[in-house]
Amino acid sequence: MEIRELAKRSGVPARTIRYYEDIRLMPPAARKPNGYREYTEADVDRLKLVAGARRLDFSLAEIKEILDLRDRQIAPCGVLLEMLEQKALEIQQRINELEELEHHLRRLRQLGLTFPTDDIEGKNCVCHLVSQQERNISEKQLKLKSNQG
Amino acid sequence: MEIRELAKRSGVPARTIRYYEDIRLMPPAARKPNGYREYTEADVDRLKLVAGARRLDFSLAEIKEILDLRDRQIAPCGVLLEMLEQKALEIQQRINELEELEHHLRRLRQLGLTFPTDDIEGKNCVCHLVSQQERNISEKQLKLKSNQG
DNA sequence: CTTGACATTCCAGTAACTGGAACGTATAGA
DNA sequence: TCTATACGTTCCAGTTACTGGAATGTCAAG
Repeated sequence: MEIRELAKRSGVPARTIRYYEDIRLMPPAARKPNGYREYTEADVDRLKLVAGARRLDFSLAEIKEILDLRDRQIAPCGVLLEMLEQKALEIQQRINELEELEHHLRRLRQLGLTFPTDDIEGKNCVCHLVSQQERNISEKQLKLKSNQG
Repeated sequence: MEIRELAKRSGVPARTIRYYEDIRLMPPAARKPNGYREYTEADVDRLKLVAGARRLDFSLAEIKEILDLRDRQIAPCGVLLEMLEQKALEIQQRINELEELEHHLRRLRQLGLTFPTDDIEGKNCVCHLVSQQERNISEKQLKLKSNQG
């Protein structure tokens, strides 16, 4: 099949499939005489696994790990199970961080509402509140960033 | 003061301060005779606002909006209050998505545990579960991505 | 006079694509 | 036969918010 059909069957844009080939997540596709890429059922299987894992927020690096096992004829199921657990924990952690952030945002807004809104860099406006935030929250933000795909 | 002191007082690495200058978030710094950057209290104020807003997960583009108002002598407090609310809503939305994702991960793992872990691409392993995930979750993932700084 | 800690600039890389240009190919209709 | 269109190909560049590293200059102390 050509790239468009693979795209349709996997839900991955043709564009992205080529990109996956560039970064060796997908093997170099066979070519038809006209130069078009040609795919097999095995490619569909592989790409569906990639797409499924992406939906679960796995990075391409993590997915590559799984595929590398498979490519060496080692069943990746055990590793994948561990990764599912690990990822669930990470997500949970991230949720906690975001909840704190949300509370922080709402607290700041509530407080800010009690100030005038025309104070250009006096100490009496919400801008000043934002400027004066403690740095302890920023460490969490650092972790937060590292969790953002 | 030199860049190191500004860094210390704002909590922003010197490296990043230069980057902020590159992208015009900070104005071009005055220079000492030796070519070193020289900063004032106004720079401290400005950078603290930037750092505070970053901790609240505002993008540099959003922060630029605020600063542009300030630079035109318009008090940005009103706009900032709206942004705080908007951002809180976004974070809430994102939390919901992540919660669904977490449930999904745990469900898949539970189910996967009931399968053998040595099935290399049969239909009887967790890999297959991952591959077969429905696409309805992926639309949420798309939104999710757009929310990731 | 050297060592160390600063400062400067510029280039490149990160993650996972996406946009766009410039061009070749296949097919259907006028 | 021409042409429109919908595919396919490649390559370069941009996104976000930095960070790493190299090459080089400056300053104060021992």
